[in-house]
Amino acid sequence: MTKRTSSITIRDIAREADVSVATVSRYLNQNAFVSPDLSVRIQEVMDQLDYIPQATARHLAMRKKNTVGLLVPNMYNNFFAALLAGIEGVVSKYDYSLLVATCRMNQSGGYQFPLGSHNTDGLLIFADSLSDKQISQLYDRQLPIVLIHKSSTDGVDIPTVTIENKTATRKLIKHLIEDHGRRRILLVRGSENQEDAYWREVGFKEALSEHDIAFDEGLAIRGSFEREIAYNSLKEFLADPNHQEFDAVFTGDDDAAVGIYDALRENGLRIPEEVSVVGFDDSQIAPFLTPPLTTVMAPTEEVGRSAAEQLFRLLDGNIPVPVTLHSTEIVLRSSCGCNMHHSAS
Amino acid sequence: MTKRTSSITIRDIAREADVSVATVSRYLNQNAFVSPDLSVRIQEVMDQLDYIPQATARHLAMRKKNTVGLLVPNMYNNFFAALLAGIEGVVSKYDYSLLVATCRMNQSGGYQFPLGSHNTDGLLIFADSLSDKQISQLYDRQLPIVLIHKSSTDGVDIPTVTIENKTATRKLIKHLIEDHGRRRILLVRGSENQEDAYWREVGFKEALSEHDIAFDEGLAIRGSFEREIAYNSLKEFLADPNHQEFDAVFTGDDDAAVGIYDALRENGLRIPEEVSVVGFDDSQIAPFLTPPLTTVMAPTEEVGRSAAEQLFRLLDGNIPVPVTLHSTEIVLRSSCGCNMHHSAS
DNA sequence: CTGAAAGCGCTTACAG
DNA sequence: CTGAAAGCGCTTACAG
Repeated sequence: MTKRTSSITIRDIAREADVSVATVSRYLNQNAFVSPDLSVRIQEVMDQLDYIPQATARHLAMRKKNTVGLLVPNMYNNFFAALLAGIEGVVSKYDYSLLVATCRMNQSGGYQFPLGSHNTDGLLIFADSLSDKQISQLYDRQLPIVLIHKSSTDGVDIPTVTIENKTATRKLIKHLIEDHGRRRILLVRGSENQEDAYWREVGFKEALSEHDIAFDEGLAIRGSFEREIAYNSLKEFLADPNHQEFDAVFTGDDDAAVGIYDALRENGLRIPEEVSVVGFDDSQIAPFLTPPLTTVMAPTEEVGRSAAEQLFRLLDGNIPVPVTLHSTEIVLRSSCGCNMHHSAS
Repeated sequence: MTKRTSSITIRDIAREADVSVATVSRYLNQNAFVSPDLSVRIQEVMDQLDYIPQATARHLAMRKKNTVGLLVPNMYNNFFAALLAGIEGVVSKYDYSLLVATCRMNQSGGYQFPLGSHNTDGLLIFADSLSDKQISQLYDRQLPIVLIHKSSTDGVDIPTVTIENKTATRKLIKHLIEDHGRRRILLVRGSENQEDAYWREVGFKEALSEHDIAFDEGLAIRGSFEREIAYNSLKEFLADPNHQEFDAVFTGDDDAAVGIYDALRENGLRIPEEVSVVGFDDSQIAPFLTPPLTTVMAPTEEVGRSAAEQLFRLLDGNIPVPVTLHSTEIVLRSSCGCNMHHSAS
């Protein structure tokens, strides 16, 4: 690799402007008074030589990188863009840089994370990018961290920002039961270890028990919040001649809903006449599905924003909010059985 | 801000292991032979002290940041996730870090880009994040750059990776003319300065002229590749009692198509019976629109990947490919009038 | 208000 | 193969 030589340094400026490097530095950072005439001279030389201070040197001298990192399991996720938009906004507001990287769990287990105290001042960790053990390691090393869509484990107290999964799901299922008379609702499970999945399932069960409906393991399949997986699970389920009958399905998330729609349709089950379907996320495609999907809206960009804000509290030495729980709301479209003659919007 | 003190440094390791810092450095980087016994001692001490080398110091010493940047106009764009996924993959393959930032054009005009030679070794610039002038400035300072979905201006030769817009659009329009007998096709324009928009319009016009259809300015409206804008433009167009009749619309991109669908529907125009509609991008929602949208598929992740690869060629001192043009292909669904009885997939 | 000098935590010729 | 020392390009006490 060719070494990039930015050639012109603070020393060049100092020499040409006939001042000390300290003065140039002070002028640059505006953190001490520099007399007007020197200021003018320095600025002129800087313009003339097209000087750009090297961030790296500055960071080393200040023992501070002015950079935060975002770790995600992958970049394909539907709401990744919104999350990043929220984060980037506040990061740039604080004049920090943003490093992003992916990191799947079960890695070698070594210390080599792409992001850490070696290259950032703090980290935003999304869902299950890292194992609890890996998170504790970073935490033990005093790296400021905030968790997104995941809560802190016992012992460590890392601020968390996430969304309300349980109550929203409960409302969604109650809606199915109370307003559409559904009682045999198929649960499409998310991955284990995934906290959103966990709480959605809890909310699901609470709604059932509120209506004295026993939860039936025979009415639960795997979906993993993925379209293909949900599709295959349901096809398999339906292929079993002894499968339980059902009149609704909670797909876990909108992505899975697409697979569920396909499987249902292929088996001649009409939505919502024979089977109501509801999802979670209110992703971009939800309103365009046929029928438009009833789901739960989560303020993803806002989640990104507040996660970043918490991280800056930490960096500023302020006490962060331990748990930020963003509220969600159900959005009724037609897949549950509501307003059947509306068009997509 | 609290200054983070990672406390333990290479000097601590050297002292404890009773070797010189040079040796620790060599062991760390594996760039010179270090005798087995010293290696063992060093490794032990490192494990014991939980040592992590500071990237910043390393970068300063090596005059190389091992970091590349991605500049985008905003993060909301539909295909941003795929682009980023492609880029991140190769960046991490080369053991580099990835900085992302947004940058709207008309900024103060000063030199203060969030990303530049001060904090990266090279830059990926997407579409119109920066003005040509700003790009030349970076180029003049020798910063390795590759442009995505935008080509280099005269004088500077910066590698570009983009997609085939013109031919695909021409095929799409030809399809409308030849297979569906459309001849009065409304053009929904993208923003000026936007290169994709430019070439799509060229392709559009070529297809018309191949069939001896004169391009009619009265049959062109503004869309800007945005749903709202396209919607409003078309509403306005239709509200004009003297507007030209049309039997098809090329929406410029899929996002705009959503607005066009709405406006058409509100005016009682049936798709595709009365008006064929075609888009560009093959975004996630395209197959779910009603009717499913005929459009053009672009390999966005691949674009990200190859842009990053070109940047690394530059960083490695290799000669880059001046222009990488990824091919696109039209995907026929029902909004043009094809296979009307298929379901979305 | 300004400067000389030490220091941030690494790497890398230069000797041996 | 290993070490002493200079240097990367900044910042910041410490004096004056």
